[in-house]
Amino acid sequence: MFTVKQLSDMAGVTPRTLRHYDRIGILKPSRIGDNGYRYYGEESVLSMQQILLYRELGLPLEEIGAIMGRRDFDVSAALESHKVELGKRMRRLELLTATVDRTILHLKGGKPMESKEIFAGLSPEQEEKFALEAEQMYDPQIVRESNRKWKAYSAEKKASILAEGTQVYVELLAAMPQGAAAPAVQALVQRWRTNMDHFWTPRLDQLVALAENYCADPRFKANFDAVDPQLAEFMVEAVKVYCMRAKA
Amino acid sequence: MFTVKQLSDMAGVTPRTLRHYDRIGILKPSRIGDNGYRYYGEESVLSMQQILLYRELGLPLEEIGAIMGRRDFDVSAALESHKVELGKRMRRLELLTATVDRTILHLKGGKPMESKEIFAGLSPEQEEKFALEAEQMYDPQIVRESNRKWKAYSAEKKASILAEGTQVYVELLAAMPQGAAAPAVQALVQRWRTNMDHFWTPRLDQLVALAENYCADPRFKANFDAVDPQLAEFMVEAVKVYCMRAKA
DNA sequence: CATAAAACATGACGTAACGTCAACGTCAAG
DNA sequence: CTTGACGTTGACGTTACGTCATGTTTTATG
Repeated sequence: MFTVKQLSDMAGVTPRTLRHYDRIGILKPSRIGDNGYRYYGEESVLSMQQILLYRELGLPLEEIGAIMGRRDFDVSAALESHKVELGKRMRRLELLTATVDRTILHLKGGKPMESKEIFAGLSPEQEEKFALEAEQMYDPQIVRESNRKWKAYSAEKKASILAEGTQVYVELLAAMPQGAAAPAVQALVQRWRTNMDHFWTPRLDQLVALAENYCADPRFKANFDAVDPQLAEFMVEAVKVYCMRAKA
Repeated sequence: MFTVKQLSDMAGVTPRTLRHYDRIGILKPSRIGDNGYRYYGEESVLSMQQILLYRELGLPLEEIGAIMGRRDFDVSAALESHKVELGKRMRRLELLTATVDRTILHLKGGKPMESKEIFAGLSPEQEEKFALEAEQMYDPQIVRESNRKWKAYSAEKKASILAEGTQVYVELLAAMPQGAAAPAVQALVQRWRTNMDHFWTPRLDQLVALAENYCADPRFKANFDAVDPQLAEFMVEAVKVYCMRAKA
């Protein structure tokens, strides 16, 4: 059992913050002593970590309470989704750093910048555009489901799925000169989609969002970049074409 | 000259925000029309960028005003310091991601975590200890060299190298129950090292550091995690054993 | 060219997530 | 047995805007 001071020191917040979280009901003490003192158990420590992670990602406390209050709330699944969100954050900061670099060059008499470019990484941008789709995609439930599915495969099966993945990327690279609409490229997209089925089957409209996320998330983008730096962008183009045709 | 709407759209803020910044004096319009309208020039765009960068880094508007109000304020110098601060931010997020990973393992019945560890990256601590090692590892010269080497390979060669990589990881997973010192595992480390030669040939003492970095860098760790969440840690163990034996 | 929609203006009040007293009870240590 | 650190509950203050309300000016359209 921890006292207010102990937990607040651990988490790097003030006692006032804990009182606030108690008041609004997102972190109730495990026990309240006869003297009125708040006492927190080990499970409160994990809850506090969750709260601070959500807060770090910009969620208002009220929503945090709503999410964590649901009885089907799964800590492990939430942590997985945090990883994804943290990845997004990091690549936003990478974009921002690039913008700062460009501005420095611009001021040193370098090439001109468009007014819009100056705020790349600062303004919410088009990330809000598919924020909803992304949210659905990184829904803890879906993440958990795909993890479950993936873990059920044997080592050999995992190897063949991953190998098929890199195989597709490399063949895609070879087919790049033909353009995104070429039959060979579209066939590769089809192979990619089939391979994706091994851990999640997205709806057609989610497929583009999935590709865009793959190319934005630094963890996945590294795999594309390993093959070729322009591959990620090309991939998104090809998937867009694929979806447009499939819809018709 | 930009109107309120134009500048606010550019910067990704609301007109209200610009009015607020005018009121508190941190961003005055370049000119005010006879109709009372605010008009902003190009220099306002750069000032706005500065304000948003400082805001992103958590400075209160009042301090931002104080800093930018000083007549010896240098935009280029400020941008340089922003880059440093953004770097710190990103390292903090990496630490946070590592904390999330550790918590996931902890919950999956893995090894225990100290209460303090749970908040690593969340509480405003300042541990930049291992930042140095990482910087050495990512020596620009080495990175550039390995990039050059890698790009020289044909598409087929790239594919076979990547396939061999995932193959080793999956076989490593299968061999995990035998322990890090088992002959089968050590043979796999040998295969891994041979495959690594394709883009960089580290000295024996650098090999451990390379493995550790692979397991820390979120971009590479994702590949390990895809196979199994505990694989990364096992890999480091195995490489350590390999190096110790090779030295003797 | 009228008129409607969009954009501009100035108050003025609302809010989220605490910070910061004030006034008072509790507890471990010297 | 006092002292000082820690605990409690109000209650008001702060930051950085959001959100009307109300009225004017500019721009687009039938």
